[in-house]
Amino acid sequence: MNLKAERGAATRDKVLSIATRLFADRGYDDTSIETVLQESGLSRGALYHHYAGKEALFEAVLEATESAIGVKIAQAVQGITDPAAALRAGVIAWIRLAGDPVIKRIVLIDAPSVMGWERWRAMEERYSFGMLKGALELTGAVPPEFLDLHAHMLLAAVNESALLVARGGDHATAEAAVEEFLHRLLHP
Amino acid sequence: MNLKAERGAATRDKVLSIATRLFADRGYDDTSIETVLQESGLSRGALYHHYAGKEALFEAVLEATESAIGVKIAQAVQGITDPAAALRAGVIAWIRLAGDPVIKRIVLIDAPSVMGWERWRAMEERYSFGMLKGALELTGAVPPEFLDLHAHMLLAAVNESALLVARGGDHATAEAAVEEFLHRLLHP
DNA sequence: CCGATTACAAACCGACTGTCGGTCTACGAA
DNA sequence: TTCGTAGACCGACAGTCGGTTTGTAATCGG
Repeated sequence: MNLKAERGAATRDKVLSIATRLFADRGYDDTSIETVLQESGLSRGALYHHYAGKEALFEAVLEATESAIGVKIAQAVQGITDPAAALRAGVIAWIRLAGDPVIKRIVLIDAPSVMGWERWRAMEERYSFGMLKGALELTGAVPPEFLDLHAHMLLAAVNESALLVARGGDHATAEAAVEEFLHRLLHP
Repeated sequence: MNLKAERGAATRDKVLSIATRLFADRGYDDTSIETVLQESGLSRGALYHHYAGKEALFEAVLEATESAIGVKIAQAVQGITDPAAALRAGVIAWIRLAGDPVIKRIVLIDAPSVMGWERWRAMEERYSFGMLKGALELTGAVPPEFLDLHAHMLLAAVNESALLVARGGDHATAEAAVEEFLHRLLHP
């Protein structure tokens, strides 16, 4: 089990990167499997052998994207010991990442409606949300009974400002606004 | 021009209410025009005479829903003179409304991906977001340069907690968490 | 060396969206 | 009253898309 497995993995990677680009450019609905087939030179049978369907393909794309995001944010907070500072650094890093159209369209706009909100949330829990909640807990600024909810609300707020920046808003102002927002939440 | 216009308006209303139910129950993707046709007893030609297509139909449903929300929130804050209290009342009212599956699915989950985030935002501006921003401004608690961004972030945060409640979270805890969140933002 | 498994191919199916020519009827002007 | 027009509505049809099924060649494990 080597040559075959490698070939399969290579095919999956290829399809994944093409699908990522298409989903980001046109959105889920306006991306047809047909187009993925044409651009990859693959046959229907091959694609459906590797991915159960269009939704499964999207989910794989999302998973890969979220994973990449997690790595980059971990890098951004690496070495910062003060919890509040780490939280701030992570949030700013996330905003900058979310400026990427790929992340904007796939993770923030299409994912909830394609995967269903429940499953999207479950995935977020394993990535950005999980990190943010942990960081927020370390600051000790939020009462335990509100930790989960406030973490959700904070992430949603940060995501929103990331979307605004991606839409063409001013980077610097947005980051200042987010820092102010965060400061108010942490220092009541 | 009376009988004809009335008949047309009645047909549009009928289609609209059926489409609203279907979109809320199954989501945009899994709702077929065919089903709307069957349930309304209308022909394809008739439907496409009134609505340019599936997206246009969804947009009409969304517009009607947002409008209804606006009315209810206005009722909830009616008579409250203190800006901070009015803001709090409006936010709590919105959370309770968003518990409605129709609003949850159509307004919060499907709308951004179906209409595109830009056009969805433009519509929100005319309804819930516009109201919240106005209320937030009246409190005077937010620096003018951050008003727009903080209003967005706050709305996103509130929407998120509404979604959590709709998913089955605890109503009372969520509302308490939101009040605490709001309090921290307004009293730095 | 051989059966089993895997990667891939291609024809095909059912469902769906949107179009198009046409019918009917209310309406207003001649 | 008559008649042309415009709006409401109809239904067949084309094109596309997601997914299935059947078939083939190559590789793997024993």
